[in-house]
Amino acid sequence: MTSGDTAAKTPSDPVGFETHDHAGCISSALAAADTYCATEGLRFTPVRRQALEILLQEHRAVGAYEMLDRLRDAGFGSQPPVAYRALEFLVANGFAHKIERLNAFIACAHPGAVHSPAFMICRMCQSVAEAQSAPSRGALGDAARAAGFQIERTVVEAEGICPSCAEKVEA
Amino acid sequence: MTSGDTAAKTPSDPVGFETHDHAGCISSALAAADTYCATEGLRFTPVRRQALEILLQEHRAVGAYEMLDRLRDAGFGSQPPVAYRALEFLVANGFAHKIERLNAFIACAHPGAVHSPAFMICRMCQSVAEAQSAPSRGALGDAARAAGFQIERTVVEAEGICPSCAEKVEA
DNA sequence: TCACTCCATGTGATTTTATAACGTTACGGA
DNA sequence: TCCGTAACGTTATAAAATCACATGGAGTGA
Repeated sequence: MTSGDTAAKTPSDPVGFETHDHAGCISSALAAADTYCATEGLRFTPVRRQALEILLQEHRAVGAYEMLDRLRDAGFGSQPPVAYRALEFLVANGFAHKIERLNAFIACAHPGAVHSPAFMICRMCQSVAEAQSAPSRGALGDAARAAGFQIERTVVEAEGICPSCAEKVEA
Repeated sequence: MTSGDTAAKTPSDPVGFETHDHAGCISSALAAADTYCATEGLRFTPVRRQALEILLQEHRAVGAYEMLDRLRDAGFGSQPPVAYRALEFLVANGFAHKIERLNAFIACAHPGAVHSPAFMICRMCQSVAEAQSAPSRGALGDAARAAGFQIERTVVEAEGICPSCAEKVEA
């Protein structure tokens, strides 16, 4: 039902720090999530689907309470657990990530693939790009092995200036 | 005044994931902070000093409100900004770090040295060890260069099981 | 078909974390 | 010594997250 809005958006928005066919990525990501949930026996309920669609549309980090507003507008419940539960499902199943530094959530850029995400957060425009990290390699992996620490999950977030904001600063 | 308490503690506590002379590290870290602040013209006021001493004594991640309790007990103000301001000072000047994943703060293990910290957080006992990261190297650095993103600061936190908890699990 | 169970949802209430705003104090330079 | 600024203390409020409990609907097995 909200896919009408999506089609109305410009086809190319800033994403990561580049541009792409946004409407297309939304619908394909939703379809992939449908398929994956069906395969895994997960219940991709209306709230969960709507929450993912919102994250995909925004294509930026969205706070839980902003998500709650959007869900309420879409006719769902209006109390915090509604948003937190939907987001928890999306994160647990790899459709979204939490950006700890921002206390906010973003759609996964590589759903399906098992990965350790890393993020680049622009402190001027708040845009967020997702990259891959390799926790077991590098200094952290060395330290963990040396200490006998078993890594299960990593949070890797870089804060700085994105290319387009860097241009503005120089201008 | 609280240094008496410090001396009363056992000299070897778990730290990082090892043991060391804890009372000694507290006093030397405080002395180093004194010196550094004097050199840099920073005001190492009583609340700030007390806050750092608390972090050093605990040698674990301490939440802002727990810090506030401790500061109040020590005779300082009792409202949240008291703790947040002291912690902000410590973080801004490299005496402490914020663990984003825990919304908590920990004394820096390598004060003075310019560094990009990385943390290993045990999800069973909550202990935290500090290591070094090298943001410009590795997958994240590559991605940043490729995207034209200028990294200013990084959050690197690994969650998992520390060696001593791993033993308990197997037992 | 019916009853049962499990999981998801909706809601009210509360807890935890963090910041805004403002007056007062006190340190340090001119 | 005076002045400007930074630090402090307090009240109040905002933002983020969780708890607890009742309701409801999708499957399962009898």
